[in-house]
Amino acid sequence: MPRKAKDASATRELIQGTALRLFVEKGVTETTIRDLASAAGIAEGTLYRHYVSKDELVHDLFQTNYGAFGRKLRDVQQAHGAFPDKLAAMIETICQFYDSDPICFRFLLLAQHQALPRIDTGADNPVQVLHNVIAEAMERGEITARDPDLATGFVLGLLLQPAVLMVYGRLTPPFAALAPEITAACWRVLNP
Amino acid sequence: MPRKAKDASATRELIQGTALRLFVEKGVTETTIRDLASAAGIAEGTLYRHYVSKDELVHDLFQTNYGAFGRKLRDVQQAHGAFPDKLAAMIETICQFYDSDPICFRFLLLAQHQALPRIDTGADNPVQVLHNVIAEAMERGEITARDPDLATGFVLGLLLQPAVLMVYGRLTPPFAALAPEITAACWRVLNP
DNA sequence: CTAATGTGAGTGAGCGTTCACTATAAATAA
DNA sequence: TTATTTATAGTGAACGCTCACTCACATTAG
Repeated sequence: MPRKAKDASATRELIQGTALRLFVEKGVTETTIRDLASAAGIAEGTLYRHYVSKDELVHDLFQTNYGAFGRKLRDVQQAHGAFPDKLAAMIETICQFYDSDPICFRFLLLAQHQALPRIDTGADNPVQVLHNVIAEAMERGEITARDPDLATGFVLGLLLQPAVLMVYGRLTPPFAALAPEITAACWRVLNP
Repeated sequence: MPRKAKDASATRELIQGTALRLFVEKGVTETTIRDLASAAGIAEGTLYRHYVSKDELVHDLFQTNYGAFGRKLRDVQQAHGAFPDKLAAMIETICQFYDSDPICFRFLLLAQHQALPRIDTGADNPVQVLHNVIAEAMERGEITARDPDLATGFVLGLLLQPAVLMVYGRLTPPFAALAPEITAACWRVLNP
């Protein structure tokens, strides 16, 4: 069984990193295979040794990173017992994710709309994780009972809209500096 | 001065309505001129009697509706004195806009990201109107003083994220039914 | 008649993708 | 060790197709 020649996984990572950057900079549709290949310093055909199509590249990039983030969020949530701790830890994690890898964060933010129909709504979906934590807290009476979807929307909005403002330079990094204020805002909204 | 032959303005409105619908259904880039012409029941060339390019059509559609909505929001805001009244009226207006013309609302929601670099940041920008009202309320001491951009982000998130959930069918229309709850949430976040 | 409006086959640029070929490194043979 | 085979990875010109856009002509209103 032969192993590998000319480090294929390194090339794959190069493609992934370059694609993520260009997709965020110019948009997915607006980024051509030629753009991508020349920015990565590879031939167009090389890309097709690693992905069957541009579509598959986009989908893989989304699925992989969205899933990994969802799993991280699930772990963080499970490491805490009471809802206020869960919420604070999740918000902290999300803010730190933005700071540590803003390109990946922005890609997930913009790709979720076009990719949403193809997303499996499994347990690795970050939005689902947040939804479950909120719904559970309602059942326990830790927060005001209301439509869990609306409550999730509130928390999501309180988090994502400031993130968008940060992307457009209206707020100054690091995003984690806002975590306490965002957490406080969520807490006020969720309680009577 | 000749007036018009074969009602040009009617054709223009037909193009605008059809474009708005298709852009929301399939996305701007994914909607071709052929799609648009055939859906509107006109020839491709006809479109170019009214718009110099697809890009100009998109930009005109955005600018016109974004500006009109901004002006409406400004008027609503000016019709009230105290901040709580202004806020409630603006939220009510936004929710009713969604209910009365969801396609237009959704177009502005999705087009704002790709169109943002070209938007003039004048007084007709709805986000700017909201920002000004919040900043003014802070100066008057009607709400907690903090970064006005962050506060605007909070209110925007509390409004827009539920709108997105409604688009994806996670919340049930009418959106205006949620206005009181959204207003209450904003009020909790903005106050100490 | 004249000018505005509508038409749709035609155009060329640019797109994602392919494929015959080369380059490299591991596996095997000598 | 050295030579040979084999499989994987990389290449870029070429391909078929779709796109936004054009233009010579037809239709209609004033």
